[in-house]
Amino acid sequence: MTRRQKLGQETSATRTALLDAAEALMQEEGYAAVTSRRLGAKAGVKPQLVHYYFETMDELFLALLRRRGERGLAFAAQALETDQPLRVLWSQSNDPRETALNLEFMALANHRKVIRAEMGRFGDRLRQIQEQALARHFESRGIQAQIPPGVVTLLMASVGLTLVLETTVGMSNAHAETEALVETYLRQFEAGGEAMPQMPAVPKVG
Amino acid sequence: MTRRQKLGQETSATRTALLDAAEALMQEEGYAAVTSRRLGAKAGVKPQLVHYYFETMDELFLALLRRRGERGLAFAAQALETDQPLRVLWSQSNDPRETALNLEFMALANHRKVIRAEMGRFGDRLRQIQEQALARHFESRGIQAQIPPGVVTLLMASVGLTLVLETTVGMSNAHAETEALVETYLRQFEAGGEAMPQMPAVPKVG
DNA sequence: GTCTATACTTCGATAGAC
DNA sequence: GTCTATCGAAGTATAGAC
Repeated sequence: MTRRQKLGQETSATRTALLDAAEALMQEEGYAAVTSRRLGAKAGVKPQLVHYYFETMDELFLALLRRRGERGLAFAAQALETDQPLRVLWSQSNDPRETALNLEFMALANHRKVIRAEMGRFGDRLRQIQEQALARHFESRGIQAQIPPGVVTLLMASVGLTLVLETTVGMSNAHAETEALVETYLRQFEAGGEAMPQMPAVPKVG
Repeated sequence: MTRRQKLGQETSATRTALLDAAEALMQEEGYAAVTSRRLGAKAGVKPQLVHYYFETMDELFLALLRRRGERGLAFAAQALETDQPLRVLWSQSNDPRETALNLEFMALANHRKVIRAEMGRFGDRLRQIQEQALARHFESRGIQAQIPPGVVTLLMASVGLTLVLETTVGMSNAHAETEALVETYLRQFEAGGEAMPQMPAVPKVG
């Protein structure tokens, strides 16, 4: 190993600029567009600098994932300090930009072990934050939830993700009715009573 | 335009081999790994042949998407000719390999207009097939569904997708309870009565 | 109609200058 | 500690041989 031991400092402005450029490129054109050359051009520095601050491209993706992850967790924790945690959960699962970036990282995770592991760790931490916020809410109001907080958060995230993904490709079938269904849940929940005790009234079929 | 008008025939064995190789590569290493050189190596032909059969790499992705799409629609239509369409829906939304490939195409769709449009068309057709199968089932049994078939199919797909994605990155929190919840729904549904009339009993919290 | 020789662009990475 | 000159490999695409 004749490799240099110490790379650029985390406080370096250049390093930050490269991570910013990577995030933008990834969102606009996908992870495959994140190359040292395009990154350098976008950040206004020489492409070789990428390899000074990050040993490999995978290291860069990992650093970006960690930065995004920590920020996201902090933001979620702060936003969930509310008396309507379910609504916060729902609105956070409906962000197209975040979803697009998460999708890129999921695709990366499918094929790179280190990214997969890091994604799992952040996912677990986020889910835990969400679940605990919901559990606190239940407890403080004496709600006897019929569906465990963890399942509620998973369902919210699921439906939000699917609606965003489908909308992206121009699909809209059953979206309005699904959103109405969720909205009814949220209202019931906010009314303070039981957490989703039963299916709400919804347009019937047949 | 001095470009040749006619490319390789659809019946060409080489063309099929290239599409097969592309599908395998995409699943194993992601869309970014689908390059003319690697494709040629995998299919056992010269890389330049890729550009004989497909004008650009985007054309190749599009051709693969269409092949997969048509096959998928035919398979879904056939599988949904059952007296348990909901269970078929559920099991189809739980295929990790299909999910991984769909994720790759979704990531591609996020950044390429033609792929996005084609994804939307296939998605709409699939959803329609699923919804109609469910609607037929409701009607033939005189079920008054409280949730419209389109919403049911969307929910099934959502939860299935999320469980697969999370499992991929090693997350498992609330999975067992969510699966139990879905299973209870399916049982109720298969029992022939009402379609998901209310939330089933589930482990309580607090 | 099918395939190959070849052009030229962009890639990640490193050795070495400042 | 920070950055640049440069390399060999890999990328898409086309002109032209069979």
